[in-house]
Amino acid sequence: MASDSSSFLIHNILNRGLDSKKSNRLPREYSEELVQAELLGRVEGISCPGSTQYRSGNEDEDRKGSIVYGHSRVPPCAHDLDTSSDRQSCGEESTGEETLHTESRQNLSVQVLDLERDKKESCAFADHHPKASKKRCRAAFSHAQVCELERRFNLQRYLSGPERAHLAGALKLTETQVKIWFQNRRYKTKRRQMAAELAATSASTLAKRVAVRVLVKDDQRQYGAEDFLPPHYLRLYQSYQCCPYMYCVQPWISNSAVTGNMY
DNA sequence: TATGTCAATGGGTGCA
DNA sequence: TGCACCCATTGACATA
Repeated sequence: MASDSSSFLIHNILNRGLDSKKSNRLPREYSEELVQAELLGRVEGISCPGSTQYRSGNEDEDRKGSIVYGHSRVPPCAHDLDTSSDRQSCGEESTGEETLHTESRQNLSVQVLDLERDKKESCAFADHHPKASKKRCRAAFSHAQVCELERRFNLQRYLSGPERAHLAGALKLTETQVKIWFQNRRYKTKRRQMAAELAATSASTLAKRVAVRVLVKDDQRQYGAEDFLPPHYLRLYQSYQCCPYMYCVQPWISNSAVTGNMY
């Protein structure tokens, strides 16, 4: 069931979204040459003052190989310490284009060396501390890696196998990590979209209620919003007057979901 | 210390 | 049967 981009059959159109789930059958938005050139040009141009903190290598390949990295965080090198500001500067909600740094390949080389070293240290630690292997590891991708992943995600939400492999190689990640990152990213985007829609729906519903309550009183305003909102809404309403519909949003929704940064 | 973020995990599903 | 997907959840980590 190949998804032919030139097909105009309704069946194919309807299945296009479905086919997109199978990355190997994706219509190729990029040729391999383009991907190669793009990655060489961009990834190597990315600098990352705060590089990867550590890498777990905890994925399918490692599981198959019975390698478990069950240690706590590997002490970062000096320039690895500052990661928060880097992540913000990149901004997962950004397009990625404007946030790509133009620094050197040397930084990336250093970063890659750090990655390799950390991975080796992780392996060594796990080998010598079997008891610690039960502890779950969570890798923290570097600023450069996240930026490139974000940039790529903005271009295409699904990667084919070769594309994933190539991106993983360029970013010094495993294919599984790239796959999971895109998976989590799609889910996150969907959650935020749903939350935004819910917020918009709630806001419109509330607006209707407000109109009815205010207008029935003989051309004179008898109630303010505070007068008829339930107490628990009132507290939230007062807290969110800058963005009035936010108090209807579930707590896991971040502000960026409502401010239009939907990715 | 509570809370948010996010990579990773696991269950369920569809497809070839 | 294997793979990739979606989805909910977990657990490590950062931050207020």
